Amino acid sequence: MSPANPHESALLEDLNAPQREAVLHGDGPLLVLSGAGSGKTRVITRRVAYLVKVHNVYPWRILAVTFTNKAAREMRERLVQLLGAQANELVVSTFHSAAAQILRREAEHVGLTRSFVIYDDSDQLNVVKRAMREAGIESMQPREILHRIDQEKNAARLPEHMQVAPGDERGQLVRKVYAAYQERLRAANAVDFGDLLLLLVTLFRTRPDVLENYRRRFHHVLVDEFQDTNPVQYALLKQLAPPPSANLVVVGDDDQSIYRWRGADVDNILGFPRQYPGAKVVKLEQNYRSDQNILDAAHEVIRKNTRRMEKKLWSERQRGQTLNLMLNRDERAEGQEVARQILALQREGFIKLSSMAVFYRANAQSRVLEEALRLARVPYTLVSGRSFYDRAEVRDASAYLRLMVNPRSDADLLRIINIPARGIGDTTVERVTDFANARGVSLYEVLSQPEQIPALNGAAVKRLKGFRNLLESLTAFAQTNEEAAGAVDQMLRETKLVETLQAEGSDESQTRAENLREFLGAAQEFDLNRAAAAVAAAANPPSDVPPEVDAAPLTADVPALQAFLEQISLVGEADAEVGDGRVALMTLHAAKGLEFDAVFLTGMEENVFPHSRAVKSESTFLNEVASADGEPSEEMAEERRLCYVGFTRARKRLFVSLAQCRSLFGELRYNAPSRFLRDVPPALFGISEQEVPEAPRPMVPSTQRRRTWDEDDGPRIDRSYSQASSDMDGVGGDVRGMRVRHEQFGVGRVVSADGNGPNAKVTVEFGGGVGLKRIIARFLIPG
DNA sequence: AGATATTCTGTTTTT
DNA sequence: CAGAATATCT
Repeated sequence: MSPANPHESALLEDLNAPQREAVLHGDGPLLVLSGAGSGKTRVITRRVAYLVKVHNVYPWRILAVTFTNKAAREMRERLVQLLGAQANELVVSTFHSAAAQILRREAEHVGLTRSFVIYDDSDQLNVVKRAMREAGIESMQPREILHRIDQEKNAARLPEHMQVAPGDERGQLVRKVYAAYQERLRAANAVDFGDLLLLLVTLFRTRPDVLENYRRRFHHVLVDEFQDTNPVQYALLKQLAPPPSANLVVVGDDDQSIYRWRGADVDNILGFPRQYPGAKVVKLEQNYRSDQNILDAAHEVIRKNTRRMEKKLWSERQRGQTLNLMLNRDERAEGQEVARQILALQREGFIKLSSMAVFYRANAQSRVLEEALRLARVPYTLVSGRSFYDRAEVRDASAYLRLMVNPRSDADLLRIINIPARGIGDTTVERVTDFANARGVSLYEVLSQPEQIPALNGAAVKRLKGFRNLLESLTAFAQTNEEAAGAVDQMLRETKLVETLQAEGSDESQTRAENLREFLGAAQEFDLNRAAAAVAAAANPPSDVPPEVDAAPLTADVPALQAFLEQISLVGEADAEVGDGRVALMTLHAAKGLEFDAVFLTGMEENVFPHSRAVKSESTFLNEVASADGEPSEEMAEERRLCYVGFTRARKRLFVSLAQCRSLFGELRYNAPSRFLRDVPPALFGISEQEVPEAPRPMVPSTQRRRTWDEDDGPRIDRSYSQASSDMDGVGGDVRGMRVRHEQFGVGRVVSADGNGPNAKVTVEFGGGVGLKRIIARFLIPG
């Protein structure tokens, strides 16, 4: 390769040999196996820049997909740095966004219109429930059915492709609901997340001519975090970049596959060389991120997984400080201690708040941490993705907007038919839906002539007409207005959503009204960004486009309101100003792909992390498979990978924290230290073998055992966390038949008890004509 | 109809 | 414990 091009050396100079090899790779498939912190995103972005600047590949020929919005955003930013304005012509997005954009262009081919809306999880659940009700199915949980429908979609199977054994009645039910569910979505001109991919794959399969248009355009496809692709996504990739020889570059790390529950299949990356024979394989094994102690700890955790691609991560970095183990009394103490350590690190002066992060397994854990940080005046940002758009009032507003674009969306209509309250109650709604179902038309359509609906009184008909008029007016407005903010503003005016909330007068309703104003603000900001992007695109039109290729931006010609709604559905809120002098708080899943000087990994307890579900699956797995060599269940293996991801985010300092007891789901739980802690040699924490925390043993009278996660051997009295003296401390043993006293009801006998601890609900048979009462345990006195 | 109280339930991760 | 579903009251 001659250094004829001045860009070449600049793009390559700070890369190591394998990184360079990946960037320089010519045509054909390439698999980059890259360990944590080995610079994989750098390789992808450099390669894109190299293709454009050195090989003169037109940017509009490049499609780069990632898994999460954050990753896509970051990749785009880096590419803007490398390529400047040219970066705008690239398609850099998540699988779902890219699929949504293509699907919108081709909507007519799949029985949708261009204004289709995207249903999220709770919309999906509502549709499942309605489909079940109509089919008269009550024997299964809607959640379970939805879960199985999602799995089918992840596996690229439509209802007719489902494989159900003849005797599998539940499977039959799922298929039946799935089919009805799909029909409802199509009738509502709506898709769910899974459809975005599945419908596109189906379209490409049935219409090779349509697929051909995209193949002609995208000559280079690059995929980050390939270990997290599920079968539909892989199918889509194979269509766009068919084996054996397409220019498909996939980058990933099997040890960081953490989306199995969403259908991700590690075999995609493990088997890539078989799917694309002749693919070049490059391994990135030098870690540039973490000090050796951190790397060692991470390695000790991950090496227990059996099915891995062998990689030897090494580093030239120093050993660094030891890891810190923080043992706390409970989750509140944990929060305080984290806050204290953060402030201490900041005071030392080497680490800024913006390069510190606190991780946890589940979102619910963030509240206590937030409280502690707030109290200690540590500025923080909650990196939660989409909490804003999940608020009830914002969802209501979005539902109205979606109806403005697509009035057939029954799920949205049902959501807001009586918001704000307009006297359309459950009975009326039921009659309207029954009528619409019988006719097989949308609710909106039925509302044009509500007098035809049987059993409705005059008042109800009138209110329905008023509601329909409101929707008509809004829909008409949406057709003439070209800005998202204009539509939001008009909608808020006509629906009086804000006014109604303000009139309520409570603090909470004020906050909600405020959120709606913020929603308007988000729309205004969206319009501004969009205008700026349009100017930039006009200044840099795709160049040298052959006549048979459509190189327009995928989002061209999408009306503003629709684009805004799509952003809400798929992207959520833009990242809050992370890094702006604030500590970042996030789940372990959200942490993937990021790095920080100091990381606090909290809740390192069995049943918290690893999550109780995985612990449970482990025991059933061991029972069923009787795997004597202790091979971990897939679920547990994934928790382990998650832990690996968490550890390897840290550059210099890794604080691992646990609590001896923690309120979980309203009960005090004593969890053993996480098994992942035991995998880390104590020396890495700078402690001796004896100092490794043991399973806590709360003081328990007599022979009672500690209550663990899933054992339930009947109610017991437990005096172990006794604070007050004479009150019954709570249920922890067999209390049936026990004599108790209540201030008001007098003396009685315990019939049964629910739960344990001081808040258990105890059913007591009182004397003196009082009879059975349900009492909270702490209001009872023994004897 | 609608507001409010009560019971029940299911507790992860995200596009 | 919190959100959903359900019961009860106005």
